[in-house]
Amino acid sequence: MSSKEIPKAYEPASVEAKWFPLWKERGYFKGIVDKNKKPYSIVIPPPNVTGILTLGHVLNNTLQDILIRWKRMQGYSACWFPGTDHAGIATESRVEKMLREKEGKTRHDLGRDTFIEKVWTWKKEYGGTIIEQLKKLGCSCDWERERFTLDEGLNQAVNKVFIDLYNKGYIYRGVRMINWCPTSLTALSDEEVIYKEVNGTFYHFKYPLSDGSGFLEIATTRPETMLGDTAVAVNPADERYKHLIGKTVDLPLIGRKIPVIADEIAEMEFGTGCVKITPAHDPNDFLVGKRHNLEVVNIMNDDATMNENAGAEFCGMDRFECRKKVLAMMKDQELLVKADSHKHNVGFSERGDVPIEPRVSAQWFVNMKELARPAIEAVRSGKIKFYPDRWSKVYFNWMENIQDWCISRQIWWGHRIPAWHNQETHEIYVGMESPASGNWKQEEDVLDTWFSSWLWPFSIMGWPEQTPEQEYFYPTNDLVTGPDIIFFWVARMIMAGIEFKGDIPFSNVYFTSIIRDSQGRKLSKSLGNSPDPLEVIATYGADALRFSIIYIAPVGLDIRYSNEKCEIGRNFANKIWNACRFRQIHGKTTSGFKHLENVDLSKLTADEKWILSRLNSTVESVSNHLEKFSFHMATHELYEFVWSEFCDWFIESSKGRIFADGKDKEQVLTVLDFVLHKILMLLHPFMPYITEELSHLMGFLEDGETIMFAQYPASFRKTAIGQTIDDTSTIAMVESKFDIIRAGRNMRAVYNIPSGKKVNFALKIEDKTISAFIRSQLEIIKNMLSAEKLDIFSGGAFQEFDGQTPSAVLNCGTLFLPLKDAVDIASEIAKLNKQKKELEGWVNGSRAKLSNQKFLSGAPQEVVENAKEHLCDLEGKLSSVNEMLKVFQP
RNA sequence: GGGCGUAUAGCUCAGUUGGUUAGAGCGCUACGUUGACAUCGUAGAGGUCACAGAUUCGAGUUCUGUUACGCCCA
Repeated sequence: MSSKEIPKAYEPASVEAKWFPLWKERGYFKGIVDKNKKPYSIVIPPPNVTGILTLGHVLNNTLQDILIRWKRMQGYSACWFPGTDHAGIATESRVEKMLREKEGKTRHDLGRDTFIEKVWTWKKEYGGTIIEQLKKLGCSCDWERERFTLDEGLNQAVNKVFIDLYNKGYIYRGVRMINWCPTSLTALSDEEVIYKEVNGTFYHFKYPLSDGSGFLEIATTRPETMLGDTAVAVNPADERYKHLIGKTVDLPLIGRKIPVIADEIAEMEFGTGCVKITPAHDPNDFLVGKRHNLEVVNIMNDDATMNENAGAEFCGMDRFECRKKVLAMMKDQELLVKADSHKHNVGFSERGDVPIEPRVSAQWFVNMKELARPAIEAVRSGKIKFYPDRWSKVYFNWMENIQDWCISRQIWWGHRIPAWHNQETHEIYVGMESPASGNWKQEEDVLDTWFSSWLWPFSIMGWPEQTPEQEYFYPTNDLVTGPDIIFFWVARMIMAGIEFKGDIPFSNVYFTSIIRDSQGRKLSKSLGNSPDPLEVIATYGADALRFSIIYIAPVGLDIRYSNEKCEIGRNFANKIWNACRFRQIHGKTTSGFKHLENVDLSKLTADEKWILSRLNSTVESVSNHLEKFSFHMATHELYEFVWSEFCDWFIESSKGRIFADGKDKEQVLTVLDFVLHKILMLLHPFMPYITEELSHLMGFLEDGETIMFAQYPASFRKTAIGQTIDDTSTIAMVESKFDIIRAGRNMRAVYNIPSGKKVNFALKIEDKTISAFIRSQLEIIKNMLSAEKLDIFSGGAFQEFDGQTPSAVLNCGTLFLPLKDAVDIASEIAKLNKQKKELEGWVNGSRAKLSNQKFLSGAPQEVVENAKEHLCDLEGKLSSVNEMLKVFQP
């Protein structure tokens, strides 16, 4: 085994640049159909092809990579399926914008085919960005399987699904109220509408009754829509207006006579109790219009300018300009009663970020009710589990009230709907090809991007063709995604999987946290608070970013991120680096370190037993956390174990034996190698680069080997080592030793003793076993305390130190630091008195508890025993404190 | 309006089915470059667990209510 010299600080850039291409070239990422192994698979939530890497992607994909690398090391045939999403509206508007700016043209100037070609060209040039960025992060996807939601195979899947659902009667074309984006000029689904609270105005208008008997007062937040009013509604139970039902009012500015109708939609307590009804421009009014057979007057064009139905003086105006003019005119005619400020929610277009215009139009819909039924059951029965579980409530709530899905979009970049309109008979035919005879023209609309994404878990494996991948890898195991797309994507994938594959698409869904800045604001381009992950990687390293972001991700809560937090990961990487460096300085890799076979286990020292026991606990606990998707907890366990237990305590306490040559040294180095090797493997899924690099530098792996396929550490409780370290009393005594060292260091600090200066300590221990053990550890303790001498005694012999001396009372005994003339008697007494008072408080509390019959009978035996032991400890400590007080105050 | 969530140290968060003296990281203070690491070490200060009730031998933890903040849906 060869090991090379290790530089003083970890330099991530060159290490990352070296390993990723090697891993890829050697085919380590490949997901192989291997019947001798168990399959494990994940599909990536396809990022938008227009996108660049954000911290959200970093978190999401790091988690997936952890799972994939972990399972791969556990011996599964693991496959992570990557790809991108064609993001219909976003991509189309991106390319249109470029066209407008560079050539001053619109897509209509180019025509459909030429425009689509342009988009493909654009996609080829820029579409690979995010994929390359994911590689920088170290993602071990099977990159040869990369797919795109608009490629040929996906198109077949989409067409098949559309045609099947149409034939089943689930897909239909209907004229309904939909959400229209006046900027993108397309329909949107309900999910693509974002409600925002805005400060609007509630305008009260007077509508004159046709018979001249007075006015009705209505209130509205959208005055311009009055031009399309076709009724005024009052509540049928409202005594104030009962007599007006059936009469008409003259619609101001237009002059149309419109009826006063009775409908529950009018709330008696809200506003004046009268509601204007505009069936063409409000979803609720549309329903009222249907109930009462009202005329539907559409007063707007596609782009939300007014049309001729709005009247000649408004025709061509923008909707908001029109609003101003309507108000002015109503005011002139003394029909504006008042204008109250009013907070209300307005739906905005997700892409265009302009208010949605509700609009009646002919679109394609999917009736989701039947599809939802088994998908609800899959989660309710526990076949699919959500982490955190509370998201299942959100899921049920949406699924149980599911609405029809508007899937048609009036854009060009997307899967064109496989439907054909007969130009003469206006019949509709749905199929791959138009019927042979007749004048048929293909539907112009394309499908919602999510209509291809919902098939992702199996279309990515070649469906509708039968493929070995599907046999082997479907259903996938876990899905990692953000809760913001639980409806858009997760719910729909579950429905699609069950409907088209006859099986759920995945068993577990882990919902990630949302990343915010350090002030808790959402990351956004406009705020400029959105760090570029590639810059972060350049500064801190990919491993540091990966580790840090998971380390700071609270369970089920938003993450507060700032670049400085990556110092956690960077420093941790450097710590591991230097632990290895330290180990390497002291000699070649030991032989047989992998299974400790060169160590006579009966000769293991107490410290070695202790660190092996801590290691085993860490191994078990990391596994448990990963099984439950508690990534955050897993990183904390590892951090604590490596930094504090391994480096601060084990390495430090081993230094004496390492500096001294001989058999002892060989043994401790073997244990060090064993633990380090396990640490690197445990950390590999989290920090892939540094762990691979160090495994080779340390000689734990041969040149042709990789840590990617090393066996992930499993509990060794049941092995020979496990039995050797199953020695709780020794391990407890090691902890006592560390307590003594901590207390001694504290006294040194309190008395301002320079760290280099050797001093004498004395230790009083009554328990013979502990006393013997501490005697055996003298050298280590002296080393770690920088002590010249440590006397150990029992009984009342402490008078030997001229009586008065600083002390620390511990569970196992009392530590003294005899200082001639340096003791401030008053402060020492004060300290002891403070301690005495505290101890007395606890002792009293503890005694009260133990003399409470209800506690003794009510609490479990174990708790009572613990309480008794605890009281015993407290009393022991209290009497030590009292004894010492007597010395100071005879 | 309906639903979900959160409130613990200056900041960001842990805290298992109720059971010793409520923890960590960062920040802060003091000391320290002893032969892995200043991207470091040692030690220390810092908390009425949002508020009010209830259950219990025992509540940060369970229940009810209140307040504040956040998110989702309508």
